[in-house]
Amino acid sequence: MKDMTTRDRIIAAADQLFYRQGFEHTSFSDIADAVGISRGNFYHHFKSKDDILDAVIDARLTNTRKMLDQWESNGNDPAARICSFIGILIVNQDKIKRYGCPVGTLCSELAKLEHAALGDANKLFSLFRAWLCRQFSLLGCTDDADGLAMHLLARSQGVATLASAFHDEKFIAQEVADMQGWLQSCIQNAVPSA
Amino acid sequence: MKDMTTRDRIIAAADQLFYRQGFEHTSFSDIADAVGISRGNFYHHFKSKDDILDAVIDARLTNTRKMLDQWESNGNDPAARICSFIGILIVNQDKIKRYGCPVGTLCSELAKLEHAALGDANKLFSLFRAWLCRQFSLLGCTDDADGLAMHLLARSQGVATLASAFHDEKFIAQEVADMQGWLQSCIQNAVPSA
DNA sequence: GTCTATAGATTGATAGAC
DNA sequence: GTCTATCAATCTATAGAC
Repeated sequence: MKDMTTRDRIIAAADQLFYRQGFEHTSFSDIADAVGISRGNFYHHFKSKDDILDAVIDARLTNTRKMLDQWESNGNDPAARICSFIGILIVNQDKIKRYGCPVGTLCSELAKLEHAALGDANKLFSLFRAWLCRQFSLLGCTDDADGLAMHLLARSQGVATLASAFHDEKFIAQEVADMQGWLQSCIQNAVPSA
Repeated sequence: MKDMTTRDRIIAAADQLFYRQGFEHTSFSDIADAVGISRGNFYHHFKSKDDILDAVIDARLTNTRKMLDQWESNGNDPAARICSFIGILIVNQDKIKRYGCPVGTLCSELAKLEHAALGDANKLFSLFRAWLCRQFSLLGCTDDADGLAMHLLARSQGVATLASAFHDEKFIAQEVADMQGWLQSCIQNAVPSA
């Protein structure tokens, strides 16, 4: 954090604040206070608030790609990779219970604002969708890999939303277990790869 | 609309605007313009913006109870009632594709604002949860009726979120069919009531 | 009950000194 | 590259005439 450029520190702070407080509810003062710079200094790095949002979305896209690549290189079992995706709900459950899913809540907010960056934000969903689709294909679920990807994406979104509303740890654990069971049934229904 | 009191017209207009634009993004001017009154007149009916939100949430709670009661009196088959719930995703799909679920998006926004009305907004979820739980119990799924209710609630939330992101009508139809199939499997696993 | 006028605070954004 | 000072717009909310 200390050896980052001011620009990167602004992006990192805005990323967190947009997630926790929402985009519109976060003011330049909030970000400036978090970074420790003056409001005026801001416009040397970004020419508008929308510019910061674009940079935050770009950073999230990059980080998400990095995470997915890492899951992919961690092993050759597509089922285990999909389990890594499902596992985010457990790993990040404290934040999810407080602020929901960073992707889903951002896209929902930008849709209501009719914000120009909505299309870019939705790419975060597309990233997960395409990645999951590929994993299901590798698993042998070739006829409806995209449908399975969308199904799993939807379920994780729903769990995140209700986890935020009810703060129920057992509910998360139960749904995660159910999704893993569903994944096993997918494998059994899949066309054998050889 | 014309024979409503000004107070009720404010609530109705705020309800729609909060759904479409979000609570914070909706200003008094927006509501005043929609109703056709001046901003100043506002404070004769509500003493603050938070007061309007409270009234909107109360109205939504009342309307939701009315809807659930109607579903309950429309027939004695709990499975058909649950199908009515699932069917909202089809009936309201145009609005859902644009603005997401009115319950989920409001709760997500209020959570990020750390708004005092979040607890009341979450009661909307609790209303559906308790109603679904009762239907699953009547269906004979007595051991985990609440778990099934939460599961279905989560799935419908996830579908709404992704429907808003991808605007995919076929996806909604597919997930709805899948939920109906899941409901049938619940019935078969249920303990016979006699 | 509805209006106009306005206060007081905050917002996003700009200009210019250092 | 960072700062202070400031602008113009918008917001919630209030006061008071009609």
